[in-house]
Amino acid sequence: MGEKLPRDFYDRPTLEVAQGLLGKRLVRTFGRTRLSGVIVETEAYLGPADAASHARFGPTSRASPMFGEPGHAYIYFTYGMHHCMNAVTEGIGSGTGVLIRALEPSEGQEQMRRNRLRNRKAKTRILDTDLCSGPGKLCQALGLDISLNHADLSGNILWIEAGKTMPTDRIGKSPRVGIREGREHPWRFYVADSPHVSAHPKY
DNA sequence: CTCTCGATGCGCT
DNA sequence: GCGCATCGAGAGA
Repeated sequence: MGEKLPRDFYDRPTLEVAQGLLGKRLVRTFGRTRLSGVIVETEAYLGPADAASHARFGPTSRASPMFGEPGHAYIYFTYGMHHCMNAVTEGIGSGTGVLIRALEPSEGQEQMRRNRLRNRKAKTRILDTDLCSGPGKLCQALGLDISLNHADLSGNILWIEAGKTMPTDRIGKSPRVGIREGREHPWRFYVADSPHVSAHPKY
């Protein structure tokens, strides 16, 4: 297994971190087992000046983790039923972070399937490529919820391990998904040939 | 495959 | 009260 990424990794410009996280492994301890997957899709959120970011209103109670120390999780609840996870980047006060949008599952797939099936009507088997192919899906699969908001990514519950550095020519770029403002910025990054990225985008 | 739409809780101008 | 950094069901082609 790879080493946990050091805090220095996160304390860099957010667009670099967002691309640098592609190929790294997100790990969550779930009881005695590890649930993990390789990050294949991310989005950068660049702070108070970014009209699409939760940080646009400043350090409110919801967005405050992004204004804290880099290398922590910012996990929020949205649409009345979904969670999304970010890694906080840059220095204290920056308000920046990287949304983790999709994983290629690598450990604990059966537990992930059970976690995903909980709130699903049709209990048909979920394809490997659909297990973590979206920010809400991966949080459900890994059991990430508001109780892990602000978790230190150098702790023993949730972290990201070193892995590949994705070559630039395999990184696709597009506008971010599901936002109104800021669509002019190509701040979504994904592994171009991965079948595990989220379905939505037709960029 | 495509598109549309409902679910459902809450942060916030 | 509005609008979500979403998902999946259902309908149609």
